[in-house]
Parts: sequence; structure tokens; C-alpha cells
Amino acid sequence: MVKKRQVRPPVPTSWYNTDMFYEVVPEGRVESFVYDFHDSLLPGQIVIVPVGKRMLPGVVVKKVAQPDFKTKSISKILYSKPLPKHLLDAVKFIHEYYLTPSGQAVSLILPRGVEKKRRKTEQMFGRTKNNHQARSIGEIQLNMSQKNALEGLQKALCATKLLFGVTGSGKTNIYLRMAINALQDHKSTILLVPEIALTGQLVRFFQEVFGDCVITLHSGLTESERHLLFEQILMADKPLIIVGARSALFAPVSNLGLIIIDEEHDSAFFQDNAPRYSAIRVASFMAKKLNASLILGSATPRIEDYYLASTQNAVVSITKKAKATAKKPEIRIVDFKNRDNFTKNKYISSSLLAAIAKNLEQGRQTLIFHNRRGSSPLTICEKCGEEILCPNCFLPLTLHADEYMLHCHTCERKLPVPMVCPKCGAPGLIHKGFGTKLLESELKKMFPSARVKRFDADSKKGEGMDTQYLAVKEGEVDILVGTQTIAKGLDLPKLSTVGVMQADAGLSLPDYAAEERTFQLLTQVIGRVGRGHTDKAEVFIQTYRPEHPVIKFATDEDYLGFYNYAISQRKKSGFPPFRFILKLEITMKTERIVIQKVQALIHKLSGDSRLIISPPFPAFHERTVKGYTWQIIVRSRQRKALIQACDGIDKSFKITLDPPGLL
DNA sequence: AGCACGCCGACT
DNA sequence: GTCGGCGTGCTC
Repeated sequence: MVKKRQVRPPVPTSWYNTDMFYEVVPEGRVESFVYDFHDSLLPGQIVIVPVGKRMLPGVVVKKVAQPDFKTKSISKILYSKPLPKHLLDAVKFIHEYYLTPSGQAVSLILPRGVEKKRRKTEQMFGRTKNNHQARSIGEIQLNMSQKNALEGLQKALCATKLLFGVTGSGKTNIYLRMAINALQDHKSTILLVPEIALTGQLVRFFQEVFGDCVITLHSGLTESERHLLFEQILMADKPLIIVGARSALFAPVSNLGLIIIDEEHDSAFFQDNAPRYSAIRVASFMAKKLNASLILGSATPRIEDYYLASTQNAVVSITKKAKATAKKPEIRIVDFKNRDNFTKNKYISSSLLAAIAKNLEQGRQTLIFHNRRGSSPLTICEKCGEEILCPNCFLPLTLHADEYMLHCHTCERKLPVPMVCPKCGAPGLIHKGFGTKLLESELKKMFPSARVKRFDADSKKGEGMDTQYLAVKEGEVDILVGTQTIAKGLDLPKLSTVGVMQADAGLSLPDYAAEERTFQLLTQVIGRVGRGHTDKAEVFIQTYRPEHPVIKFATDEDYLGFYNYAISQRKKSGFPPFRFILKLEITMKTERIVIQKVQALIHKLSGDSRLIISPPFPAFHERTVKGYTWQIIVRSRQRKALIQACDGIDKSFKITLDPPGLL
């Protein structure tokens, strides 16, 4: 049977038709479409439109002339009040800057399920009302160096400013002061923090000072709560202070005057799944457009951000520690190659073990940092050397001894440990290397009376740092073992010793940003002690490469030294901030087709003298069950040249502009 | 993204 | 012959 395509009756175009036409960007993967409506609409209004067979929420962009094709009608207006203009501008910016389809960019500014009706709960209103003002605005007193820094920020001419200050220098007070100034100016403030759960103190300060002007957007909110807060922000007729993670940048505040990004170096400010964007880059765009200020705060700013700010004369430093009692920790570097340092344990140096023992005696805490989950990251056959790989990702599997299972840390698949080598059939598979679970069990064995607790992505629900923080702070744990999760933001008064198990672990990755990440991580871990609580603060850095400059700069707490070293390397090798980067990636069933595609692309790109094109190479995770992945890195001084290079390339390539790393 | 269409291989 | 694999292209 011949199926008839559904044909709509022709639109009457007689004199009584008063329809108007609007460009609408529906949420999702598409570009903008034109719809008709019988009434006038404003740009930024949220509507429901039919797209194919589905009804999708979307945003009105502008009024347009009647197109030469038939249009469907906007079926519903969700809010009479349009979104603030700066968000529409941001959508356009993201679309053009990252070559993101507008529909995807629109999904950033609409809450999930905008089309749904929500029940308003008592709880919600209770939450915002209970925040009575506990401190008066006058109580925010700045010390001399904070005052100078504030003045410096106010004097800087460009919109984006970098507040460079060590932990404990009192950046919070400066943020508060600036937000107060904005509020007195009837302007709203957005404060972005990497992980709201770990920033309790900062958030609490803001709530104490600003009471119910503060809206906190934390990860614990349900879809419905988020939606209701979105409405509350959209409809608000007074300036607000929004505190939240990356996505809070798109809160629909009107009259935005100030954006603060605290710990701006944190990778949480990059969204790495579509629609990819850098909150810093987008915030900087918004600030410029709105004639507002963007303050980036960090003790270890990203190389690019420091460079950019310094060329604009917009770096403001605070060096003095706010607390007089705070002092530098004693740092000991332990050479992993010298086995004499490891007489009592294979992985934990004798000197660190002695420090742990002493801490246990004196009721102090020790933090053991190791950026590797599980027990052992490698399982090989003792006889033939065959490595056991994930059947999905073709990457080494990590032993988790407590479950006696092998985990793939890329696809999270779990497999039983084979009894014999799958290749040669010999028994006796051995596990090499060490992760946090192994450290945990070793420490429990060596210090049976100590309370050892591990914190990483494998921590069970309710056992993570987010819920255990208070207990840990009170001293209910003697030895903390963990990954990144315990490197950031923790303020533990009883902590006196930090041990870094393998400081060079991230240094040899094939990525121009690998050294920077290592420096930041080490600096953060070292920063867990010496915060002025204990009379003693010591750090043990175990490493195979004690002479490596990155480890030197980190242990010397010398950011500027590291910056100068890194920036000269970036300049020499032509990486950001001196060149923009475009990553092109393709996955195909066979290696032959990938290479073919990749070579065709190289051919297409060559000839543009503005581009530096890398030879194609297999991606870091070269092979999955989907096929083989290869990539091409294109660099240029002109971002425009990269944008142009993307024009008309094979649709099967994944385009990534400004990747934060190359892996 | 969905969802339809459409063009080839495996089965009742 | 039909069922269904997923490659391709469209959505105002």
C-alpha cells in the first residue's frame, strides 16, 4: 500500500489572517525553525512547538517575515516573561564559538522538564524563608591586603579579572564585599563553585550575609525543585545572589552585574559532554556584553587564564595569609627508586609510616593521597605476559580485591577474575601496581587499632566525603585514604600529615596540560595541611622523579615559577594560549576505513597556511567495541581559521574546539 | 536526538 | 515471500 505523506491543509492567506512569524529554537539537536502565532511574542519567551511528531519546549529568538514555506503554529506559551537577553546572547555565542547546534545550546538555559506542571511544596518555601540574616553587611571587615586587592579589582579596566591568592588569604571576604556592592547597585551576582557539596562554608557565609536573596543551586535538587527555583529566579523583581555549580551560570537572573568563579582552575568548569563549553569563556562573554565584572579566583590559575589576565593588566594578587598562625608545611621528598626508603612496606615509605604512628599516638589525622582507585591496576599472566583487557574497551582491568572482581574504569564493567590465563591457559595470574583499596588494606594491617577510611568513587552511598565530612572533621577517622575527592577543599583541623603516594603519576600522559594538572593537584593536596590548626604540618611526597621541575615548583609552593616554566613551554611548542586547538575525532569499524577517512580530511585541510595540522594518530583510548578511534589535532593562531576549517567536513567526525586536554 | 524511509541479508 | 538490520536524512 502506498502511504500518503501527511499533508496539512493550506494556510489561509486571506485578509483576516493576522498571524505573526517567529524564529524559535526548540530544545534538542536542531537549529531554529519558523512558526506562526496569533499574538505578538517577545524574544526570550519560552514556548512549546511541534517538531516532527514531538512537542518540544523552545525559545523565541525573534520576529521574522512570513517565510515561503508552510509553518506550524506555536502551541503554547509557558511564561509571559521572557528570559533575560544575556542568556539569548549566550546561546548564540555558544552556537558560533563551539559550533554547537543552537538547540543544544538552548537546553543549557531551560530547566529539565520546563513543560511539566509542578506542585509547589511547603518545604521549598520553608527552605528559603528560614535563612534569616545572621550577620549584618557591616560585619564584613577587610584587612589591609584584602582592601588593596578589592581596590585593584575595581580599578582594572577590562571585564574579566583574576584574583590570585593562596588558600586562606580571605578571597571569600572580597567576594562578599563585591556582591554587597553589586546589590547596593541593584545588580544580581552569580557565584560559581566547583562542587557545591564541598563549599559549605562559602555558601553559608553568603546565606548569613544575604539571607533570602541567596538562591543555592546544588546537585541534590530534584528536577521539580530546580524548575521551581528557575521560576522563582525568572520572576524575581529584586536583585539576587545565585550560588551554584557550572550550570548556575545560566540562571535566568535579570540585571546581572557580577560573576565570580571560585577555584577557577577546576576542571568542573568545563562541560565535556555536549553541549561542551567552558563556563569561564561563556561567563567572560556575558560579562563583556553586560558591562559587568567577572572575577576568577584561584591559588593556581589555569595557565591560559593567568596569561590572558596578565596581558590585560588584570591580575590582582593577595599574598598574605589571613590567619597569622598558618605556616608552611615541612615537605619531604621520598625517592621511590631508592628501595631503602621502603623497608617496612612496598608502597608506603618508612618515614611516612613513622609519622602515621606518631599521629595516632597524638590523636592527629593523616591523609594518604593516591589518584588510582581499586586494588591493582594491572592483571597479567606470569607465564606468557598476557595482559587481561576489558572486552569492551581493550584497556587494562583493575582488580578490586574486596569483591574479587576485575573492573574496567572506563566503561565500569565488572568481570570475575579468570582462574587461568585466557591465552596460554597457565594458572597464576598476578596483579601489579597499587590503588587506594590496596593502600587501605595495607594500612589496616599495619595499624590494626587505627580507624582507616577510604574515599573515592567506589565509596558506598552514605560513605562518601559529602556525608562523612563532619565526622571526619571531628576526628572520627585517623587515616584517610583517597583519590581526587580528598584533594579538594577539605578543611580538617586535626590533620597534620599528608602523604602523596606517587606524585609523578600524571606527568607522562601525552597531553600538553598534563604537567599543569599535576601541579594543581599536588598544590591542592599539600594545601590540606598548614592551615593554621595544628602546630605541626608535614607532607611526604613519594615520586620516581624527585628532580622533575613540576614537583619542585609544587613542593616549593611556587606558582609563579611554575607559570613561567609552563608558559615558555607552551610558547615553544605552540599550544594554548599561543595557539587555539581543534580536535577532530572519528570512530569506525575497521582501522583501514578510519585511516582512509582521516587521510582524506588531512588532504582537505592542507593548503590553509594558517593551520598547523598534526599527523593523524590513534586516540588515547584507541579501541572500543564500537571500533577504532583516531584523531587529528589542528592548531592555529586564529580561532576563525579553525572554525572555517570545520566547514563542510565529513559528518562522522566529532569536532571539539578548545579541548581542555588532548586525551 | 528521535523517527521515518529504504535497501539488503536470514528466516517461515 | 516477509521480518528486521541500521545507514541516511529530516524535522519549520
